[in-house]
Amino acid sequence: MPELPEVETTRRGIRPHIQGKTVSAVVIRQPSLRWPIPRELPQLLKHRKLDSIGRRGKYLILNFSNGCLLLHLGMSGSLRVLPASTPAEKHDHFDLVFGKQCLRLHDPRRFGAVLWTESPPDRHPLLHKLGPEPLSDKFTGGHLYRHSRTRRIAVKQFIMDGKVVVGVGNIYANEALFHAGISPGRSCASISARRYERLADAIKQILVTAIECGGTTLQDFVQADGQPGYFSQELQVYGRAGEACPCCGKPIKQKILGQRSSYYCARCQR
DNA sequence: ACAGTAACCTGTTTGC
DNA sequence: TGCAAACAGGTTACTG
Repeated sequence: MPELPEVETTRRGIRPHIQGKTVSAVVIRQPSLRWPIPRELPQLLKHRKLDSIGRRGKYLILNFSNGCLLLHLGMSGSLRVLPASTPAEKHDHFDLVFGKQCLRLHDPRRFGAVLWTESPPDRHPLLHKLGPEPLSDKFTGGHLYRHSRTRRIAVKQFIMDGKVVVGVGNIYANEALFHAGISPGRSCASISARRYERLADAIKQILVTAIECGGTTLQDFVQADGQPGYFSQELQVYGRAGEACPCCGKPIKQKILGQRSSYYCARCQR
C-alpha cells in the first residue's frame, strides 16, 4: 500500500494527536512482522514522552529521549489514532497507548516492521545505505545520471532502488516515467542527462501532488483519520492496462519488470 | 559490485 | 458455483 506519499500523509495525520504526549502502555498482539517486534518495548517506552515524528524514505521515526521507534508499513500496513478503548480487530498487531488515545498498527500481510534503536536512526543498518530523499535538493537529474552509468537494469527498476533514491514505489515509478516520456524497460545507462533532469522533475512533481491529495487509496489505505486518499483519481497509467492513453489514445500496455507490473504507453514513452 | 530470484504473509481477483 | 492460481502498494537475503 504505502509509498512515500502515503507514509508522509500518515505522519502528518498522526502527529497533531500524539506528538508531545506520554506513552502509558505498549500492546504487542502479534510480534511476528518482517522482523520480530522487540519484546522489551513496553519497559523502554512506558512513561516516555514522544518528542517528534520524522520520516526517512518509507520509515517513520518516532523520537523519544532514550531512542527511536522505527515503523515501516510494508505492503499493507496502516496507522490510525483511535480511542484506546476501541476493540482491536483482526491484524491490529501493535498499539502505542497515550492515555485515552492510541496509535494502532494494522497490517494484514505483516511485511511491516516495528524496530527500536538507541543510535541516531540514520546509522541503523536498514537506513544507513539509503539514497537521497526525492524531495530534497540532493536529488537531481545529475544524481540519477551519474549513478546509472555503470548499471545494466531497466530505468524503472533503477528508480525503485532505495540505494538510488528512496520512496519511489511501483505506482509512482510508473506515473513518473509516463510524465517524463520514458519507457520503463529502457536500460538506465542509455538515458541522457537531459532526460534524467526531466525524470527527476517528474518524480518530485508526482510525489508532491500525491501528498497534497492525501496519498493513493487502491484497496484499503486510509489516512490517520480514516479518510481515503484521492490520488487514485489522478493516476494516468498505473492499473490501466488496455485503457486509452490520456495523451494519444493508444491502449496502455502492461508488462512485468523485476517481478512488478509496469504500465506504459508505447507511443508516448520511448 | 551487480543482477536476478525467492522469500516473508494474507486477502482479493481472475480464470477454468 | 467452486476452487486454485495469480496477483497486490515493499524490501531483504541469497545465489551466481
